[in-house]
Amino acid sequence: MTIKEVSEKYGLTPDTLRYYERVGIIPPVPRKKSGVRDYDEAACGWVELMKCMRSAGVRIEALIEYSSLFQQGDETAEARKELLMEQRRQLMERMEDMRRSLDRLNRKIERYERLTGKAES
Amino acid sequence: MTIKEVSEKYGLTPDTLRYYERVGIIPPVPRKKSGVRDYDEAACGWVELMKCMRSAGVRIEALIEYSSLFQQGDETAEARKELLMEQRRQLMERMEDMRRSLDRLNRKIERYERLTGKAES
DNA sequence: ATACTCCCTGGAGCCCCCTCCAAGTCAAGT
DNA sequence: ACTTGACTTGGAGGGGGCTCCAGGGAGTAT
Repeated sequence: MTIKEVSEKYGLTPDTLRYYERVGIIPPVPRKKSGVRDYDEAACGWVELMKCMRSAGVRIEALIEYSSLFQQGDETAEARKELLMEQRRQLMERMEDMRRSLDRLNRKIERYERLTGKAES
Repeated sequence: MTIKEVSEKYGLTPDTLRYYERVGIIPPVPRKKSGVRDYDEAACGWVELMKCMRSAGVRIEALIEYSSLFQQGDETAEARKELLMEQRRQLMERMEDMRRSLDRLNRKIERYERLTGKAES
């Protein structure tokens, strides 16, 4: 697959895909003779994973480390697991913040609804 | 209350508090004769609200608009409600992304746990 | 009175994460 | 052979959200 096709498939721009590869959150993508990127399934898998993690707010830095550990082979499995657990912890923390905020928004909106109701009655 | 006390109470730096006021997500804070900020309860309420919203990822721009509508008086109530509802929508969307990401993290971590288990047995 | 500490403002700087661009290469179409 | 167009690289630029000065004012302690 070309970079364009992958970009359409996952909703990331070609620039972003090149950026992700450059910083190393996506391992080097296979190339054609000409040097043009030719994404295979593994590469697409990385793209999808990183899109997912980024959309949840996981830092590039953490993803670089994960990817780099992965490329160092099996003996880094434990370290990767630690990293993932730490990210999970942070993710849950952020979700808790959001839950609080959502509660608050809901209460505020409700108040506005009561006001509007009164104004109409 | 001084800016320092407020900053300690809510865990935001004085710089951030001044920044929030400057961009207008917090309405002008009362001042002493000398020009020094003297946060009253209303001002603290705004700080707390904005801290909550920002920690959930609500954009400064949206908060500026909310605060500005608020300062324009009662006739903007409907517009404020719309704005809050839009923010709630976005918040729920982000939470859904995070839920997906969390599922994925959990599955990945589980896999690592099975690996570790095998290695130990 | 002098030092200390906290505050003020305006503006520059910084970090993160892309996003855009210039200059060049390759493959296909006419 | 030449144009077209999608790809390449390295590097600069940009937006969001703070964060950090420099330069100056006020209130308190010695």
